[in-house]
Amino acid sequence: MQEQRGAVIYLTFSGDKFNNTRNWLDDVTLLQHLNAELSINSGQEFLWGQIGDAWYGIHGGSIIRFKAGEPLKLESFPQGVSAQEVFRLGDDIGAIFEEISRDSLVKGLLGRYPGLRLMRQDPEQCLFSFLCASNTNIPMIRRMLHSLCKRFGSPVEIDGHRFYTFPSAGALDRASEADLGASGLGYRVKAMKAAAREMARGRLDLESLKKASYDEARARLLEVYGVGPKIADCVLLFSLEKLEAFPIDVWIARALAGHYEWLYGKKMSDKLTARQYEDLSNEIRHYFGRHAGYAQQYLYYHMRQAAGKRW
DNA sequence: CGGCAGGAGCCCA
DNA sequence: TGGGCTCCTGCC
Repeated sequence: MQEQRGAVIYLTFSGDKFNNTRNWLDDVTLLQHLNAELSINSGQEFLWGQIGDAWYGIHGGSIIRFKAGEPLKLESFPQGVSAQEVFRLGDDIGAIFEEISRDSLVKGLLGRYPGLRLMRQDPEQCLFSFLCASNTNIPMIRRMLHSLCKRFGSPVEIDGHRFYTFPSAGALDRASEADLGASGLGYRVKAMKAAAREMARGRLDLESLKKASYDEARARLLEVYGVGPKIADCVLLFSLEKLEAFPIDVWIARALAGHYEWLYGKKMSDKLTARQYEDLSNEIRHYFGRHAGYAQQYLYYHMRQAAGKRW
């Protein structure tokens, strides 16, 4: 079960406000505000934000709310999404941390960012989100996704605020390429349409991939136009219960180059070839074990913090 | 002010 | 293996 110390629970949140690129909260503000020990990893969850004393997230067809001082209480509109599900309260975090404490670096990061956690995302939303994430940055990804929600999602009124659910695959499939492009997707429109079409027509059933092995589920995702190894690993880790997945983006590549050169090889650059990605991925998953994805989150978060990134 | 690099990558020639 | 793709931000 999730660790608790009195009223304190350790969770992960993306670190910014809804529709507001200014006044980003830092970790300290979050700690005070939620009365919980939190760390931000805005690179896994793009659509969480704070208004007043509550945090709101877009989770597929629901808007979810988490209020300060009520760490275990998560409400969803419409109902159906639980704290247990979203915050991964079923993970044996102590055992997982023990497993991934393979070296002093990761062991140190576990103590340094004690609130950092994986969250469980809606699979379709997760895939669409990371299809928007290629060759861009987090504020831009958020802008695209919020725009898609507003154009193709359904409005939900909560606490006097209007939110929009994440669009269904059907809604995105029915949208014209021009309409999708108006959300700032650029060349990504083609991949979004391709994925939406496969899901809407029942040829790609992400839910069923939860029961498949990591290799099987990954192979299926890679068949989708626009999905490469990095996006596949993100979807597997964040939404399909494959905690051994270890997405390697430029930040993780830098972390591996700087701290695991014996794995990484001195000749590699930030940009990995397909072959290098597969080799590295296999080795690092073997190294950290079946919950390697947790180690990945700590390394990613740390690299971003060290670079002074706030989102 | 303009120009350029870079950002949770991937496809294609 | 290299080039291109959209578009915005930060920096010089």
